Amino acid sequence: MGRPPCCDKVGVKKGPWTPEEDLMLVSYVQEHGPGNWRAVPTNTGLMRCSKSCRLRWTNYLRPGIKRGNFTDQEEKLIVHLQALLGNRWAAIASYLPERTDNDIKNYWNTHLKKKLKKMQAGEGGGGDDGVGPSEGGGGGVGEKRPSVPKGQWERRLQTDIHTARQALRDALSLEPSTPAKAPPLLPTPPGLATYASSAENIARLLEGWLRPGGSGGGKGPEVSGSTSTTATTQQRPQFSGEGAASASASHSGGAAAAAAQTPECSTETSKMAGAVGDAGAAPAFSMLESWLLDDVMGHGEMGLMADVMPLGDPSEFF
DNA sequence: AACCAGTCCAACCGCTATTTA
DNA sequence: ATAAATAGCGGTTGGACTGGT
Repeated sequence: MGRPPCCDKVGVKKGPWTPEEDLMLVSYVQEHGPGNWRAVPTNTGLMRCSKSCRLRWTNYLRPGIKRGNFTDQEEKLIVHLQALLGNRWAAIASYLPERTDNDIKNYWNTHLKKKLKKMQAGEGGGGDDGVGPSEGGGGGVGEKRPSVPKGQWERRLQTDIHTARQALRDALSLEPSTPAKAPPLLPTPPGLATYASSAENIARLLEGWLRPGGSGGGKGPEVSGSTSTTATTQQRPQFSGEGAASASASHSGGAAAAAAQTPECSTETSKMAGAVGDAGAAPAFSMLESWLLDDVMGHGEMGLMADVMPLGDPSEFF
């Protein structure tokens, strides 16, 4: 019955990761791809539980993560998506492939919440700090819906897609008052994103991995035999720019995770994920742009994510 | 220069959904 | 069909860092 235990809790190390540990983890992932986290501690000798390894990888070591300095675009996008989705950080993160849900969550809690609170106070409106729906029970599209089982909200999102689209359009159009100053949608060169680790050796290691055809590169997709969901959601294989058109490639867990929850949209989302992984982190914004542009151009009837990211051929987008 | 308060972020905790034997 | 384990998510916390006094 069941599976073998993941990790016995005795002797499990906690607290900050050391560069050596990072290196071990990165080496392992480089060789085996992300996924099958259960095997990581045993295979690497890390005294960490699998969960901790997974977290460390997804939030910190995974290539393509951009850290710090949220752009105005990102900020606005987060605000709108938060209003739309509530505190579904993973889902929000799926629109910002370079950011982790943890990062976004932190940023929201430390910056945006206050910022919006201030703004609302300034407007004299409000009362409820109700930036986000989940903030104070304020109404709104993204209201926290305790009664809605996980997985259904995506469907709701689909039905509300026009609202979403409007919100995103607003988010992206708020900016350009100063085109000269306005940051590019994604200033960071794809595939060359800042690696999270401070340890140079890890960065070097990753470089090797990122290089197309680099040793161990492209291992990602085959990741162990572990479950489809996990395997695919966690991988970000071959994500260097010119990389590889791995259809199974995916970006951060968020979108794919969401996709996994709703079979009917999973294909589309994973397609999108594939496209994203395909060209590095940058494309997400491009796709959003395309999406919005598309709407403007009069294809506004496409309601669902399928239409949002019709990625039969990702190259169409870039 | 030393202390204090505030801020930020990495990591942990607890829960739920999903998967597997 | 069921129980147990894993993966993933969101909330929270603790320690490091920074700025002000």
